[in-house]
Amino acid sequence: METKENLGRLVGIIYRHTRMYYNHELGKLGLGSGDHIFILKLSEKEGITQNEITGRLHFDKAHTARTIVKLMEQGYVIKKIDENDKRAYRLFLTQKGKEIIPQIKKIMKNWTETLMADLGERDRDKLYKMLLKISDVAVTSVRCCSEINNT
Amino acid sequence: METKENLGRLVGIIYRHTRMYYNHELGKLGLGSGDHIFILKLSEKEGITQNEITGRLHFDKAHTARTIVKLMEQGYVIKKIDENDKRAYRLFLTQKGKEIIPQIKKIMKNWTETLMADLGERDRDKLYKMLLKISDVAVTSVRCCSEINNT
DNA sequence: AATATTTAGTTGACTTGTCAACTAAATTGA
DNA sequence: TCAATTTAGTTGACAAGTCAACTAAATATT
Repeated sequence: METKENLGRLVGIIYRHTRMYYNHELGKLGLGSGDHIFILKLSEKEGITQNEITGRLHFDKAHTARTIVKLMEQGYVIKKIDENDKRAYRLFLTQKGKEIIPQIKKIMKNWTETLMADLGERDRDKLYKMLLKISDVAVTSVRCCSEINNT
Repeated sequence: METKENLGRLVGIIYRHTRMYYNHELGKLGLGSGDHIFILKLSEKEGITQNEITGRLHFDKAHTARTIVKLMEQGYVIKKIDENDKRAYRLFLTQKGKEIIPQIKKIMKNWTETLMADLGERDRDKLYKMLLKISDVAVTSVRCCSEINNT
């Protein structure tokens, strides 16, 4: 019945509570609820540009700019001008940045484990795949004009 | 591999793009991306209090307060003091509020259909049930002290 | 080479949402 | 019955995030 109307509502609830959790846990490291993703992405690909990280994480570039400033002020990240393209910055983790990765991973794992505690291995996998597909659709649907089908 | 670490990231992407979509579509009605849920809940249960709607939608009460003010200013909602408990307000949809429900439902359905276009009936159901379970865990985990298991 | 367009990043204004501190009414308990 | 506690709602301050307008460098066009 309601089944079809409510995906957004459930996603909203999960999102907001996830944010609360991360705020609480990452706050101990001086980080906000959205910052860990940047650090993690940076650890996967050192020297990535702001533009590229923006694209990969599907944020707005303004948000990336501000987050990076914050992470620099806190000593987690440094920026180097790309000598081949002087508009761009290459981003790197500092030592301090590298050191908190295990803690970040632990926090993330903890939360994911909590959320999926009731689900079997097979279901988790299924869920992940479905969400991946859906997030993909979400991104492309919004990007491509947001004229989605005015039935 | 990454599978286990990333639920929050995917939910974030879906959430944010859902918000963009709703902003775009509901904007035409003068509503913001989170307002429709309140109107919908009000239509399900006229005379609900702010407190109750806060609990059911899993928002912070401050957010509810401000959203209701906004919806009143726009003429979608009215408040009446509960004569039996003069701290509380009973909330009602105005005629104008009732009239936009079909449009709201259409927008919601449209988005959900878009997101789940690739999924079969069985998968949709499965997904919905899993998200319901997870949102439940999220709510209770955060509420209950946010001490979740410091392994 | 000079101009026009595109791209990377920044900044200001705004929305959504939470938290903490508050007011006033209601309920509990002595 | 009067004080203490709880409950419903409001308000201020802040974090996360988007959008639109901007700057400056790079690329494409003439």
